[in-house]
Amino acid sequence: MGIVERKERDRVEMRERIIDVAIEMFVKEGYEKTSIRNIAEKIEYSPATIYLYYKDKDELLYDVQAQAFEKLDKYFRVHVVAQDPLQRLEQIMKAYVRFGKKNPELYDLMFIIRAPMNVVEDKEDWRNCHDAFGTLVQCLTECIEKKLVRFNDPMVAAVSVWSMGHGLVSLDLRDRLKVTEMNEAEIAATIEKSVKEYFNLIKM
Amino acid sequence: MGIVERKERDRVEMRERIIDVAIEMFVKEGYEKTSIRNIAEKIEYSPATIYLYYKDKDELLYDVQAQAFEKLDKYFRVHVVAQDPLQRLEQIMKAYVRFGKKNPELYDLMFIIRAPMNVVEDKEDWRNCHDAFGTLVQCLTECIEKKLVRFNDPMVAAVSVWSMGHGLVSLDLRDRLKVTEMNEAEIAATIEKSVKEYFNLIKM
DNA sequence: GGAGAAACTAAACACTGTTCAGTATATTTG
DNA sequence: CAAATATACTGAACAGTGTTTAGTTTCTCC
Repeated sequence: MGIVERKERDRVEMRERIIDVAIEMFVKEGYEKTSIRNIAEKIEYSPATIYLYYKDKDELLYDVQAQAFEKLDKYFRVHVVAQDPLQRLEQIMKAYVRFGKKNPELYDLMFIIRAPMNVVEDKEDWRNCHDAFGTLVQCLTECIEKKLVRFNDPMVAAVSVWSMGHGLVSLDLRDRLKVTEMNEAEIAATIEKSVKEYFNLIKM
Repeated sequence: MGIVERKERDRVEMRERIIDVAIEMFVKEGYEKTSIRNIAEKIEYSPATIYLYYKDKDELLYDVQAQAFEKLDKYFRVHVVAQDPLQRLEQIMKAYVRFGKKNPELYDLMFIIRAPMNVVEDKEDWRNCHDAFGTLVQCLTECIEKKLVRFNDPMVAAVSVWSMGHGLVSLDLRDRLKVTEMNEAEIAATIEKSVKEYFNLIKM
């Protein structure tokens, strides 16, 4: 008798329905502006029902984050293909910045929003982020071994590269680069130039 | 008769009392967790009274931001003193990162929180930020003129330097560097190293 | 002292995340 | 098949949020 199995399937299905609507609304309106009530309305259930499948809004965020990291991962798999580690590093940086520009609300969830500490740290959800960072460290380790970059320590190098990318994306996303009195197009151009310049700086 | 003058003084005084409590609570608890009701309670007035002096919570944030930028400015005036533009640049970067580490909640208000677009952009409040960025551009212009750095365009240089600093501070503040599996002390050390390494990269 | 202006507030509105008691449905047991 | 139990779901409430409005109190001026 597959009743318990079917119930388990139903449960997973319901969680999927909830998370699909959640990601849709988070992307469209942002995390803060999306309420449990709005999500409940869209899936045509009472708000209380959401709490039978997700402990709280933070847990929802965690699951959405996981999917967002998967999306970034896919984006990397498409755009980071070079054999040469130096070329690969350049592709990583460019892909990262473009992902942020293309998916501002997802980027927000992943890297800007206060990490929901209700859910135990070290959860599966952060596996993706951990993997992505690991890939960066590995790429830079190779670059350092082959003396292709002006770095000694892969960890310092990885944190530096990530910080440069994140700094550019997040200052832009939060409209802080507007103080430069550049228009949108100029800002976008300056960001691209900054990535290229940084790359020129770090390569031997 | 100085009645209207006294009333004006009272008004300014009240605004100060409000903003003083606001900044205190924003720093202690953060912007989101500080409610108008909490502020009202602390100054022993009704919540509605706040709205006679400030249009909304965003306007409060704007005034607090202004004070935060002044604080950063003071921090710069103490720690950025070198004559040599290259040395000055290094002092700017180090001061910026340390300010962020020392004043996480203020840094949050200034550079991470979504800019309150209710209040007209280009307000006085952003003057400070604009000035700080201008100083950075000027410093880098000097460095480029004297061929002390490996940059051509002061604007690209300024955005790059700022992005590196902001990237390091904001990834740390939002606990994203924890995926590196470093402990707090190691993270702090890596950030300092990253600043130094970046400085080594950009100088001729 | 009384009219008018200014300062202040209680209460309400429309939201939010979350919990809980109670109802409806589905499954298992006698 | 009917009764008992387990599961799924929801209405209503709790405690909070930013903000508005109508009404009261206090102050200023003639």
